[in-house]
Amino acid sequence: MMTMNGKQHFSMHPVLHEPKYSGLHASSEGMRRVCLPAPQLQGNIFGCFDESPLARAEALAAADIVSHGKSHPFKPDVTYHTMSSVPCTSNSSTVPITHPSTLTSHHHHHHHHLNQSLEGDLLDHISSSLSVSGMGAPDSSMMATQAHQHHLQTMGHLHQTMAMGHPHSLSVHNGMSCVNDVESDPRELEAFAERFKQRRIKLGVTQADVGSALANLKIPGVGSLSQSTICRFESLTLSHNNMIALKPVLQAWLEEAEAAYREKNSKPDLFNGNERKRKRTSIAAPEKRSLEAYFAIQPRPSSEKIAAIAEKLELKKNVVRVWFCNQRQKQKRMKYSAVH
DNA sequence: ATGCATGAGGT
DNA sequence: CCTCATGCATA
Repeated sequence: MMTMNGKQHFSMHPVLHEPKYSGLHASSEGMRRVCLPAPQLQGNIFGCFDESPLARAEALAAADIVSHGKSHPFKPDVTYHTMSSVPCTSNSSTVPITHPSTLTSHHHHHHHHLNQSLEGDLLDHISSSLSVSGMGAPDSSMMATQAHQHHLQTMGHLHQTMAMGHPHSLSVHNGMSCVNDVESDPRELEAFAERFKQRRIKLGVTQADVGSALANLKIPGVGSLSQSTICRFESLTLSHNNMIALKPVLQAWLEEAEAAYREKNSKPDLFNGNERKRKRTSIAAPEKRSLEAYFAIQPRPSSEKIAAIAEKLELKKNVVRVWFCNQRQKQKRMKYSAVH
């Protein structure tokens, strides 16, 4: 029996892929479910009298970085930062992105945040080259390879051209017959989210309601969304791209809702039999602190390290891997990190 | 409101 | 294996 039970909503990825789900994709995941029935002791990896796990990790880390004197491993934020390029002179032929695949050229955020050389493992002992930038010049470019994400697979239509500080500028709009929405700078986005929430409440609609109601809008490629997503939108805890992609949709809903106003949607619940419940793993505080400490040092541990960390913390490797993924994602999410 | 998870699409 | 968008289960 398939391990995945949840009926995947009826897709709604506004994407370019049609709903061609065969019904099941062999997800050989298999392992997930609970764990740690009783997180009590178990050998301290370091066998010492307890030191806070955080301290342990730091100690380990320290062992590796001391030589650089670089300093504190804590710097958990990589401000997202949109825009930065694009000199005021908005040139005409911009906005070429017509297809969903290659846009998002705004990822120029330079994160000069630190030495990745100190990655020296806390578990093995690889030689960490110390190429540190010495003083801390905030702009020693370094390698920073792989920092190119581009694509936004799922949301096709969200060109986001930063509108800089003022909306009054430019708007040259050279002959593009296409409609290019997007004039959302973090500022306006924030405002919209706020307004949205208030008006939603005024309408007496819950986040979950909004989510399912979206499907009724019949906007091509847009299906329902969960309460979680609506919540995250309102609290700006989504990625910038995601926020921009969702804004038009939610805005459309809001307008409809206020116009039609008192309309009970018609699908409180879907038809579904009974399916297994997914169990959420819960990582205990001590372990979580350790993970955070590791993360501060090396946000992208190799598979081997993940395995080692997992073993030490007595967690499943996959749990640890996912934890890191989620951590990275959080780091990038919008919220007041970008420039305003 | 959030933590952990899944899956599609890319490398 | 990663990133991203999302969601179920929970605190």
